[in-house]
Amino acid sequence: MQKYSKQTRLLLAVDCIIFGFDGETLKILLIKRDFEPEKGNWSLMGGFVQANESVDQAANRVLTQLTNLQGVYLEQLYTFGNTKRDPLERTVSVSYFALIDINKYEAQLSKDYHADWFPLKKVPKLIFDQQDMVEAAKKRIRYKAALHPILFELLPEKFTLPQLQVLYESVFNTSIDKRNFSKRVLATGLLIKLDDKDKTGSKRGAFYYQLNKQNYYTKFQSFINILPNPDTLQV
Amino acid sequence: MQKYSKQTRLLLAVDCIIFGFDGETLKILLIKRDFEPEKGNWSLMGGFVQANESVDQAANRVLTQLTNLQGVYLEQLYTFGNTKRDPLERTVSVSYFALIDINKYEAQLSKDYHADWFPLKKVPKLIFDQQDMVEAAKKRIRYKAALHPILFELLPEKFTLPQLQVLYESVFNTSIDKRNFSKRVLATGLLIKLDDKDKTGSKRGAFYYQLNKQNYYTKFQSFINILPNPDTLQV
DNA sequence: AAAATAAGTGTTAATTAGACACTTATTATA
DNA sequence: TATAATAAGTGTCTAATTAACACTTATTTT
Repeated sequence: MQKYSKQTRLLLAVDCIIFGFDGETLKILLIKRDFEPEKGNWSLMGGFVQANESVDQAANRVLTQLTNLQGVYLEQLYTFGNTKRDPLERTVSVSYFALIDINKYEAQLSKDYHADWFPLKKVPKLIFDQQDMVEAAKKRIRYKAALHPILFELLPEKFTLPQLQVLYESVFNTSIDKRNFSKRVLATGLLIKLDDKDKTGSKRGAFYYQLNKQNYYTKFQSFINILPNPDTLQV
Repeated sequence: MQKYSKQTRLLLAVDCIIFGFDGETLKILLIKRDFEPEKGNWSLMGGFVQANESVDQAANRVLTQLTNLQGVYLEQLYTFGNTKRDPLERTVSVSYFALIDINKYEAQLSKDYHADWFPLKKVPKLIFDQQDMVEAAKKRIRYKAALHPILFELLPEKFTLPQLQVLYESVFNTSIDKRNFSKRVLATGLLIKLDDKDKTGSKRGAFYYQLNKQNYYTKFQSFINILPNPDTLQV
């Protein structure tokens, strides 16, 4: 089967940076690695690309393995290819980031995989060059969210404006005027106001909204400005 | 040397989409492939990642091989990993795009490599999934140039505002008011006006400018708006 | 009934962006 | 040597957008 003779074959892996939002902070899902090297240390969920699957399929497989979720937002991030990144054997890794609704993630899975959620500011030491992968993912999510409405992927079907605002404030580590925020968000035409309210956060309750899926998909690739001063952002 | 037993090893390639600007249109550099399969057909410059080099190094090696240029703007684009993309043997390819000053490219090299420049609208049929790579590169260059000053990488050290404007107009396939364009460009603080003029384009001559390298590097990651109506752009 | 709490909403000022046309420097030509 | 031709260079006004800012309302708890 080796038709290009004399060329080096090497291991190809995928690693997933899985983001979730618990209503307060942005977190990533890590597992305790269960094989050598670095067995027992915190790691991204990953795996080797198999002969019969595409790289995208490998990433999806690995993501579904850990989360049991289908149809999740998953985007290729960057390919890390230093020769020494895995000390055991040359392995190139294609990193992906995923945005999931943390409520759909079943806690039981964390027990099976010895997984846990970590706030971005409290990510433990990771194996190999995975710290770099997480940094790249943090940068990418901020960059992309400044221009496109990806953060909705982190929220449940129904969400309130205050929840959305906390999400943006948390991702961009800033505070936003709620009057301007609601004006900007509603001006996108991406939201549909529902009749019921979320009463968990306040006495008065906040109206639920849901995504206008049609507008969401058609406008997804355009530049959408929800953030104030996106130009001052170092991305 | 195979420490992760039972895992599939596969071929990893790099492919470069090399952009150049001849003063009129944006072009890419293609070569005639000199080995099977698809020998003799138009192809991106590429090569296999070797055991002792990183993926980035492989991309740089391949780029330098064809252009004999060092220190060129080279950015990882996307990793293409479908199982059947190379019919001969499973090969995953990490694509990169490069922006070079077309004047620094020596025509002699084109003879050695049977290479040629093609305007983006006249790119011939390419091997494998390289058409997709070129499409992705076109999208990326427009996306990035709408937000960051990468297009200067395509120009010589000294260039005029009319030249710069033609470049922007060509990349974005639009026409821009020259008064507004010069205001926007000069407002970035990226340019230094020189004392001499380019007289080739007109009787009066146009002043040369050069990049303020310091500002260029510090502001490179911020959002910089040179384009009018970037929000209406489908990127 | 009153107090407490977070949700919800509008206006004004400042800034930015977009539309628009004439003058100038220089060379070529009559 | 005067004139015509050509592309470079420049400024203003209007419209649109963005940013700053504070009070009222719905509801629950006490």
